Amino acid sequence: MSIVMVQVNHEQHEYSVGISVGEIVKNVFGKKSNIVAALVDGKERDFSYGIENDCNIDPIHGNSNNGSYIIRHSCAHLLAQAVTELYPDAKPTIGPPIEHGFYYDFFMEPIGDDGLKMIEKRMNEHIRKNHSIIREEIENEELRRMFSHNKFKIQIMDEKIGDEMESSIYRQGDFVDLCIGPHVPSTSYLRWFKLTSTSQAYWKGDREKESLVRIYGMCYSTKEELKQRQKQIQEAAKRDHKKIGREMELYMIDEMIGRGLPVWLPNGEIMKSEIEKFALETEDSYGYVRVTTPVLGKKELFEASGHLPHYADGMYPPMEMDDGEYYIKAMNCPMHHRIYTSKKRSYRDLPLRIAEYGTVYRNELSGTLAGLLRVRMLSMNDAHIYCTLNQVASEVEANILMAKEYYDTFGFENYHLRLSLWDEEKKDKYIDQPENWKSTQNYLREILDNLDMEYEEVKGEAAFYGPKIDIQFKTALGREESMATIQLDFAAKERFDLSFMDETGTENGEVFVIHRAPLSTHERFAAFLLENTAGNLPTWLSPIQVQAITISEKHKQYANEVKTLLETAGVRVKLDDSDNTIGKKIRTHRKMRPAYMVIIGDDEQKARTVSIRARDGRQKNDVSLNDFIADIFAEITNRSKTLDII
RNA sequence: GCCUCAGUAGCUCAGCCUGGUAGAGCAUCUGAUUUGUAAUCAGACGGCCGGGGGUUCGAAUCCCUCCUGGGGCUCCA
Repeated sequence: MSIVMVQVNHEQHEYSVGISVGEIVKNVFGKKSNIVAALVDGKERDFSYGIENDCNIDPIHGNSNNGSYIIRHSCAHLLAQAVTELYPDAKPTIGPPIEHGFYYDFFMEPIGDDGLKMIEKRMNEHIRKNHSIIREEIENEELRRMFSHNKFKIQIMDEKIGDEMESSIYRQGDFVDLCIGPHVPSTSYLRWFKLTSTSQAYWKGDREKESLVRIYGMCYSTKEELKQRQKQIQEAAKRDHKKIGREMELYMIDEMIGRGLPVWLPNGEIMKSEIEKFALETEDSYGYVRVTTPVLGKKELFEASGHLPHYADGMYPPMEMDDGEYYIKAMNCPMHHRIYTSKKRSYRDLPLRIAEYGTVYRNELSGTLAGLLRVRMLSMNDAHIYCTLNQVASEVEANILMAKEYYDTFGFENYHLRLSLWDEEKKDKYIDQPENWKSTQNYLREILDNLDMEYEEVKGEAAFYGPKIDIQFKTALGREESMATIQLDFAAKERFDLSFMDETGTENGEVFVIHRAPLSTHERFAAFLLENTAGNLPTWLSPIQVQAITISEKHKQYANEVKTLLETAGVRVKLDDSDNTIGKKIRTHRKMRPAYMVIIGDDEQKARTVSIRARDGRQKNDVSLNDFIADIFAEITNRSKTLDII
């Protein structure tokens, strides 16, 4: 009998030829190892894979990245098994693993919640039966015969396999799916799953093609991971900016005003203008100038900018006026370009940094609107930098630095850089100048490399006029969102005839434009800030910085004096001198999340002090009024991240 | 826009399955109370049960439709 030498965990083992990966894993790691598959000489293999030669085996654990994807992929198959049994006409299409779970798209009639429950029940039955998941290699013709009733699978074969090659299927019970694998050995590995939702998707993501039913689920290798994820979802719900926004009276969305059109209420306006003030100061120090441009502009403007050919879907339909067609702006850049060309520019003017705090309007599909996260009116901390190619690197660097300064002040840490590239396949989405795309992309890549910062590259995420560097954040639910963007525009110079007089006295047309918005839009930024802080804003951002509370009506006069003194120092303060009990007042005002409550009673009145209660419950009594005012004033002007005057 | 779930008092929700004509707590207002760190007591006010249509003797409840909100429509054997 022949022998193979297999290295597992840096140890050599001898086995007879043909032994399966599963047997080796059981032999080395025991039965309860939470191992779901293995890397055999670097390739992912099922437990059933037979070892014919000497090799290296690395186990894949169910809670590792690869392992959880294998489990989720298998769970998607299990879902398809249940669905095809319960709905015999349903045609499975694709079912990949995703972060936290999986989905599977079926060509079938839509199902509701009851259907989802039924499917989940059926999946659990199959888990209890513990079907083996068996891989089979099938030659092409046979494969096509097996799936002849499912045109989607046939199309997948056409695209991925062709006519020649054979491929693999996976079988569990009576269910068979076309799949390259690998998968877990049997259905009992899939115990910790939960179906979460259904939605509609299009075949190949194309609206013109068949509408499919997408079923989402989550799946983990252990009960603990599943529970933890469910807890995370619960926690995120508590931090929902829509709930916090309502409690703190920050903004509202009114049916009659319109969907996706948030209205900033007095408290929200305070927060928003504090952010603006901060940005204004920061940009001043970085050499920006400020302008205001109109909300409307003529059709010719947006044709020149390329918005109408490339971005018409995102804009509102034109308005017919007596002197032509006008559009509501979706971006500020074309107007800023016209400011640039309004006079002859010298090389001494560059870089010219034009900033604007204004609103732009984008026509998002009604179904995508969500609280402040996706809106139709966006308040932007927008700016455009006009510079030469030589200046691009330092301007981009300065912007990354500026963004870091902002996030530092707000206490955000969970972000990374993304280099967003064009997709040469999608000609209508991007300006068709391949040479410019390639050179500017390389240019940005070089800048990032020189900065020595980690980044990922993603294709198809560029703006229509150029590549960009995005700063990506993770939400409480673990989803990624763009916060900041720094875009390099190589198209504007031609479209708007941008030029300057250079050192040699010749007209130079090589003007690059950097579009940048480090604080996203106010709407998205506020949503993120509220989620991140659970509404517990630092003092300088708190709409109510101090909530004063009297103990009895005897203290009204002194309390009013405290209030006036705080107001004089520029502190936002409210006083509750109603005849409710103090416990009641504290409970009531907590909802508004003031940074501090100050309690005013006999002792305080006598000694001209206050008792301070921070939002987190920490407390300090008998603080002299003057000290308190000085301390909170400092905390506000320093834009302190934490409440630390106690 | 499409799929799905939901909409009852300012807020949070019960009632709906099985049709008989609307409820609670909080908030608000009025009294009483004058309080020392997460709900003092009592009373009052408050609803076209999202809009419209249908079925029925009778609809918050069943059916249709529209509106609004949540989730999804990026992850490709």
